[in-house]
Amino acid sequence: MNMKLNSSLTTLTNTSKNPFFRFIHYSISLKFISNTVLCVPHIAHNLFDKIPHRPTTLKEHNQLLFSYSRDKQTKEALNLFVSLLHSSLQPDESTLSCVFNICAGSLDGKLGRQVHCQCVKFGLVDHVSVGTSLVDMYMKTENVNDGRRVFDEMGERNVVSWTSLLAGYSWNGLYGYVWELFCQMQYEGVLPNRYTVSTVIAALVNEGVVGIGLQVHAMVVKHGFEEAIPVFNSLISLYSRLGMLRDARDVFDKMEIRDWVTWNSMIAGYVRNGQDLEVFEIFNKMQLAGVKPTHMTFASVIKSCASLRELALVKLMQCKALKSGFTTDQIVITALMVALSKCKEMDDALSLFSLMEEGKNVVSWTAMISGCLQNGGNDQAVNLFSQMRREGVKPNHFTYSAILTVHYPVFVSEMHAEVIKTNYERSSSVGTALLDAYVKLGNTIDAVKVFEIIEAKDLMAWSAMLAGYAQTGETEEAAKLFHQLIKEGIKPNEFTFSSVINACASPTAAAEQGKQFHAYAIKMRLNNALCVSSALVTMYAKRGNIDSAHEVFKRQKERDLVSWNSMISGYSQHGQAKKALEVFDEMQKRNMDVDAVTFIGVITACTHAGLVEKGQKYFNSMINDHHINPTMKHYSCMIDLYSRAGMLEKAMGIINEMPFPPGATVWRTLLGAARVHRNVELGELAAEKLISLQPEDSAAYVLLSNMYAAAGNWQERTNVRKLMDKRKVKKEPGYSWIEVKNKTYSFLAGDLTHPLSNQIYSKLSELSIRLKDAGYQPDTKNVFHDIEDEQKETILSHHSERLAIAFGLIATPPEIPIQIVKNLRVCGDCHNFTKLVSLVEQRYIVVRDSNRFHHFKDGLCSCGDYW
DNA sequence: GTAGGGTTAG
Repeated sequence: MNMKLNSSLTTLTNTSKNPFFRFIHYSISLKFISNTVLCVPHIAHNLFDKIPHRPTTLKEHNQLLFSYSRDKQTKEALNLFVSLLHSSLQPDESTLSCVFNICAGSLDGKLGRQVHCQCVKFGLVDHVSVGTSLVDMYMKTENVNDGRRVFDEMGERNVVSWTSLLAGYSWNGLYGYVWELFCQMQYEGVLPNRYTVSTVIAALVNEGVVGIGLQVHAMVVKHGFEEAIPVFNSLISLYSRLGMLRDARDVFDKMEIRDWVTWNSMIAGYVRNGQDLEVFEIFNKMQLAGVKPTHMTFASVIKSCASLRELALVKLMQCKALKSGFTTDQIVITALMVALSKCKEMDDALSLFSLMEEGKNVVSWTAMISGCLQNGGNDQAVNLFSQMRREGVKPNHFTYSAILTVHYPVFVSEMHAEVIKTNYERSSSVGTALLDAYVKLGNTIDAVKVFEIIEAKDLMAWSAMLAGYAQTGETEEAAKLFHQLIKEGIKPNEFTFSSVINACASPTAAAEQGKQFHAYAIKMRLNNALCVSSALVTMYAKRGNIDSAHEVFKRQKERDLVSWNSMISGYSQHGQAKKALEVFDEMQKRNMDVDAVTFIGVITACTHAGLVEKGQKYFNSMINDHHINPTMKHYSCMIDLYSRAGMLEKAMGIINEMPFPPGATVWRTLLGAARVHRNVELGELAAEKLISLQPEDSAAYVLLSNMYAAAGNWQERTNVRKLMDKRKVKKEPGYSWIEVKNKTYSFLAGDLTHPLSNQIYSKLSELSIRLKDAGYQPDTKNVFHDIEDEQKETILSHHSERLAIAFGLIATPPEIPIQIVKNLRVCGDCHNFTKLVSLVEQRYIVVRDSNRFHHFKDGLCSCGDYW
């Protein structure tokens, strides 16, 4: 025994009349007893003297042990046991199983193992009840392998032993073993009892297994556990968890006797599945049946009122809960706070929170913080978060995952550090929130690092990472990740598919990729889920395949606002204004709600088609008929609408009338239009504003310099270029991509790196002769260098999109449309060139530039030369 | 009773 302890014990013995009594009861922890008392007989004896009615026979010992165990007086029970070990009495199987039960209850594995070692000499561990208690003890203290070994070595096993083993695996989250062992048990001829069945069902509930749940139900019927209310209660939970509410209700209806757990389970089932009307039905029936609602009943029902966003109902339930005496109940008050926050009644929620009498715990703090976050009060949430910690309440994984939806860069880094310190980094929910924060901050590298650290990645974590890749357009990475999650046995849901399909909408993605995920979604019967079909419409539209987008839209069995918006935006991007507006009309005919996004689609459709008056009409109608406040994006659309039509004064007028200062997009739009319409004065103004807002954005300098060049003002152009050099701003080079046989090829202007370069350039020379015969005149206005026209022509003829088109003509058969993606806007001369190529080569060519789609066919473009 | 991921816009 350790010297230090020995001397402190000696000191205590000398200074106090009842040293061990005080020592044991006031200072030492359970662990301490386990390490010392068992080994020190005289300590135990002295302690034993303090027990009020000293038992003498084994039976009396056992009875006292049992009552200590029942009242969870662990220390007292262990002391009694130690004294028994040092008396002349021999413990029997009841003593030992009771002691192991006590160790299991204390959750102290070290202690349990020590007691086990002490008891081996009594030779009773083979006894079925002792063995069973031992299994339970090892399982509860996370020593799964030891528990299993004891079980395997037991000579005789009964239903209780088997149930302990099953419950042990379930306790340790190893649900997969539970069903297997349950089958093995029956194979060995042991019939389950109601506890076994409850345990198995609880495990299935946790694992979410559908098929097996039905088998268990069949068995319940077969073995007739009719009188076992807990079995039925857990069946109700099982079916609710699996979304099989009708089956849950069947069980509920067939029960002759129901306890309050039954009613609460049924209510919780309806709440979980969003069937709020049924919640109230059961709640009323519960009261009619004379069963008093508990605090959990109120909490569930209030949650239901919250999801209905019915403030009146929330208040009604609040009154009812108060009348039933739950005026200060923490759980009920927390549920009320959440409900009020959901109904946007933040003042009421906050005042309930500040008045919480029973003290605020981590749940109520987190509920209030989330309430602020959902109502846009990020700063308020951050303040509450620090206040919570000042008051000594430690955040849990709920709190961290909630607060991490605040995406202030410095705050996110601070939280990341804190999450590492508190060991929540590996938690799936916290990790997911953190990785999403990095994604939203545009930092994919850290997002990936966080993702890799998450220990047990659940579906949400995978989906968040997929969404991250979708945002950065990393289609290949997204596809790889998707296949990896399948390989790990995770079953994707509709959200997983919407993320990965969204990643396939990136302009550089292989066209086949999106189709493959579409096929996969059909196979998994998830293609009709709203978010999947909307993602498909957008993906096909962005990939240039507007017909497939419409096909998906047409086949949708149900549509929501997003579905309609996706189709309108799709048509609008393709310049098919008429169709976009038809979809909008159809939407209104069906009395669908419209929103701010709908009008962005509608107005841009008008912009691309030059329908200025119509655009203005829709803008007015949005404000006056639909009471939607225009955002910056709407104003940008309107400025685009007017300035593309050359009505720059009108555009300027809108800028002056805007209720908030115009942002960079507004000035960029105006600058582009000023360049096209050669309005140097307005261009200078717009460029100046744009450069002051975004000094690092190359587009502003390039547009301004091109504008000076177009006006022949080479001096000013040189000045702008010099300014760019000084500020180290680089012009984004123009790239074009083309996909041939599932491989993407990219071209720079004047590119010579392609293996077929020679053939590409000779194709271009051949085309240039044929096009000139067809009346093509190079438009050298589009070359912004102070050089001779002949040189300008050469520069034009080697723009990246032309190289890509030439390669497309060489490398693909004539019936295949050529699809090109360009990162900048296509220039006027290349637009003419492409029109004529589509005529002389009889090819369908689709070009997606940074702004919209151009469909070239028979010498014409879908944009009507208006872009 | 509290939490994280997803679909529409430019």
